[in-house]
Amino acid sequence: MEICSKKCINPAKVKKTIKSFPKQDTIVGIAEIFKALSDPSRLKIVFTLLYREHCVCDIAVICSQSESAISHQLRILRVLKIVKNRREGKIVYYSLDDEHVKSLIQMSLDHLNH
Amino acid sequence: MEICSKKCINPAKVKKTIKSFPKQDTIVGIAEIFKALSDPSRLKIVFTLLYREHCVCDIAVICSQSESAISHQLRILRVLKIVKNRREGKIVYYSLDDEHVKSLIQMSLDHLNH
DNA sequence: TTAATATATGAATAATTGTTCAATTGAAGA
DNA sequence: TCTTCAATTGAACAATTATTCATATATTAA
Repeated sequence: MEICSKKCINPAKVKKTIKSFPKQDTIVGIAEIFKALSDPSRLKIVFTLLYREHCVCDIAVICSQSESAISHQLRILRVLKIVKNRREGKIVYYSLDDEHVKSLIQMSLDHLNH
Repeated sequence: MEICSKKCINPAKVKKTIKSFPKQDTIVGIAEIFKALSDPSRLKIVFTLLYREHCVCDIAVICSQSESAISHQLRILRVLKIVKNRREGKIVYYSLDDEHVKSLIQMSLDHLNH
């Protein structure tokens, strides 16, 4: 990241900010996490798993969506390590992958109550 | 939210989870905050404002985007109270609206480093 | 092996969203 | 008042994304 040729009103401040900038990969990575949580139906799944694990079938019931739709969404959450799963016979149980997600939700609730 | 007519494998657990469920408005509200932070170009703006305020023009330079694009994105962030602005003559300075956003970013960084 | 059940996946459609371009607003100086 | 500059806005296009439907796995029981 370097200062481009466009006009710039306060070069000193701009330089300072650019210096503290994270890598593009980091920004994209964080954006992906937020994107995963940005869809109401996916966020509903996360809320569903906030306190206990559930099987796909029950998640579908709780979220009033088809099992197929839920399964698609769970895959996205799984790839981003937001949820994990374990198989018990025919049934697959999903749960949150770590405590960070809970904290993120809590933080955003705080923000929402301005 | 009530248990629908579909099959349900563990009714007791499902009932418990549904009981602790937030209002739909809350879920949608939180999803909106995450959505605002889910776009790399918008997240870049937030990183730009993480430690100090900047004018629109300089944000455009730092983020290598047109002022128009930045302005559109800033409006979204402003509506969600993620950033605020103040005018000084012709120049408008933007900054983060509160500390929650910083915490959210920090949390997501933690999550990213699995 | 066959049937039944719980999930997962692929392809297609419908809806949402970011960026661009052109035009407009608001403030300061000549 | 006219011009200039910083920022905003609206409309349109291009790209992304969620859901649906049909089909495919994987596991268990008969």
